[in-house]
Amino acid sequence: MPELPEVETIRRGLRKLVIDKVVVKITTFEPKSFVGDVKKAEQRRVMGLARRGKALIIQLEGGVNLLVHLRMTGQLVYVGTRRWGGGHPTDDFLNSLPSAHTRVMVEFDDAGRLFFNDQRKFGFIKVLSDDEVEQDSFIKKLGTDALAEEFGWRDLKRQFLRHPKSKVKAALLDQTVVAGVGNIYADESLFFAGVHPERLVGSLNDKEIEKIWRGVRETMQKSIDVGGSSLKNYVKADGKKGNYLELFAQVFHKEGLRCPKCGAEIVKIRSVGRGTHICPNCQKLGK
DNA sequence: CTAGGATCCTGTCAGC
DNA sequence: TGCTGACAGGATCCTA
Repeated sequence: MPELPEVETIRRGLRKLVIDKVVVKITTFEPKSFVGDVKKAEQRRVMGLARRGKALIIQLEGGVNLLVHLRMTGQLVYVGTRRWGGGHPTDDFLNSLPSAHTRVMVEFDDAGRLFFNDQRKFGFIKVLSDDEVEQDSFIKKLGTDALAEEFGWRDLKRQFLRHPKSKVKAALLDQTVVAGVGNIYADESLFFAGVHPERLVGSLNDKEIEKIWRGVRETMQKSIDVGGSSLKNYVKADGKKGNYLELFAQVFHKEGLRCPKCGAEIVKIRSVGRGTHICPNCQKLGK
């Protein structure tokens, strides 16, 4: 689930809670979810929080990092003087922790605790030196960050040129093309641009590429502005469960509802092996 | 080199 | 109620 905006929301939220705190102990509940020696990270102060695409990097003193990837179902929940969480929205935002899904627990010197919960065990935390982060096979291959200042529509065009026979949705999901786009923002960006996800990249004109690029930027920024998928959006003021997609999504999980642009019915199709949401009137294949 | 499909794992939901 | 199969907001590995 968590894509760039969710990870960025976590980075901003967590920053206020753990910077300058010392990691005193790391407990792992699932070996698959933690790579490296916990002792390398213990007794080190948190210096900063960075992000590369969908990866979060907790920077510790002495050039040591905790590289966190939430993949499909990962979430981070901080429990201390206050409670805060972000990532895949589940009741573990609210439950007593550790829970059955807690894979790693990080304890700080002020008694705050950070829980990495992950139902499907696809996510992980790795202890890496600064050099090792740069050499990491995933990090090394990442394209320009979708939110980076220097990422312009011509950069997207240049990357697209490498994949002329790909479907445009597949190209957007490719982290080496642009870092941070997942299934939600791919669908939202293509709806924004009025481009069908199965159009071949080579068939797109400059105007369409520019609109897709704008769609990526605007939908992600809007999601960050409203706080993405976080504990704050999980429970509404009246105590009922909230759905953060309501806050910015136009088509994602909106099948059966009306297209906000033309009023046609939004449909869900299967494309590139993923559930894909389009307005069949605004996004035509033959166009 | 690229493109497409299977795969890791568990929880949930629709349909019978 | 209980079972079964499909599928899930990601990335990698394998094949062609």
